[in-house]
Amino acid sequence: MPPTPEIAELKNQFSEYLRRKKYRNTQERSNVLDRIAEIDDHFSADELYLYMNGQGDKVSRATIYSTLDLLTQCNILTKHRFQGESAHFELATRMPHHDHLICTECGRIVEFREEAIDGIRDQVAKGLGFRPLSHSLQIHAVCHDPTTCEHNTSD
Amino acid sequence: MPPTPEIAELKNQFSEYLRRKKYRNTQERSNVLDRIAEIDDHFSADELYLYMNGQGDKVSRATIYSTLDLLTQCNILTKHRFQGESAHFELATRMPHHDHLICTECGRIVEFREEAIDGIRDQVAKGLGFRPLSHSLQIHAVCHDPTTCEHNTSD
DNA sequence: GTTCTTGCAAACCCTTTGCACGTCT
DNA sequence: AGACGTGCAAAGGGTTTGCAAGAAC
Repeated sequence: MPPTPEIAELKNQFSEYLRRKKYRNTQERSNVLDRIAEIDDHFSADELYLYMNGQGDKVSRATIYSTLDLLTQCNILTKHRFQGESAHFELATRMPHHDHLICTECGRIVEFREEAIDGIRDQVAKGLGFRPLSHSLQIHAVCHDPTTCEHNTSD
Repeated sequence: MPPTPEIAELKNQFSEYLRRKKYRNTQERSNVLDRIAEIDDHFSADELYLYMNGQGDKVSRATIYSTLDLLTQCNILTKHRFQGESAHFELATRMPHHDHLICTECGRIVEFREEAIDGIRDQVAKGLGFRPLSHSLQIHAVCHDPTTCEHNTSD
């Protein structure tokens, strides 16, 4: 994977957002975004906390949560909330947007990409007078094939 | 609105599910479904708890949570998780399935119905070897019109 | 210098759990 | 009778908050 050439752009976008909202451009906020750019995956607040403090960055959980919140608000991060799990984040630019199908019997999660959804999202948002940013779709379903679904014991 | 003629059908569906899974058909589980059928709206576990105990039903939070879980598993209820809020439920048959658009600036939530999504859901699920049950789509967007978005102070 | 942010720990909320008692089969 | 479900209160996990110290403006 490329060493994220867009990191500079993301940092601009973030600074710009902070300025616009009259929030301060602190070292901690900058560091958090830097470290996130190094992670090529979903992550939780606590995972980021442990990662940063393992790298020598000293950041508190309070700051992590607060900064993740800002980054989500300005659409640099996307926030996912699966089932009962803690919130997970990823760079909005990280990969083509994907959605999730969850088996209600065994909890298995399958990622998929379906471009048609983007069109519907944009059309719906505009129709309601909004500017679309992103979406999060979860499909709930059960396996057809009992052998691939660990909990399909009955039937 | 009709006095939910489907309640009998839902109760059958629930009993059937309990039998299939070898769970017991208890008075409490039956009561919970009865009271839910009276609510024509989204509700949280605690709202249901307060409602039932206000009506004279004596049900513990533990039972509420456990029964909501069962009802969601057998697809009588749909479970929503908006932003940082507590889980909300509604009868899956309550109304044509609707999804939600959330303004990332002010948090406003708009419900909408878009039939095309159902087709995509079914097609995706089948393509992956699953039997589709339901879906949950959230669109994140910002208001075009500053006057309708309480937090659109800048720009 | 003032205001906002940080860090820490405690508080918080929603949800789950352990255990004794009650209920379904 | 036996196994499972219920109720209570306490524990749990993730997230937020109050306050004092520190950094940005």
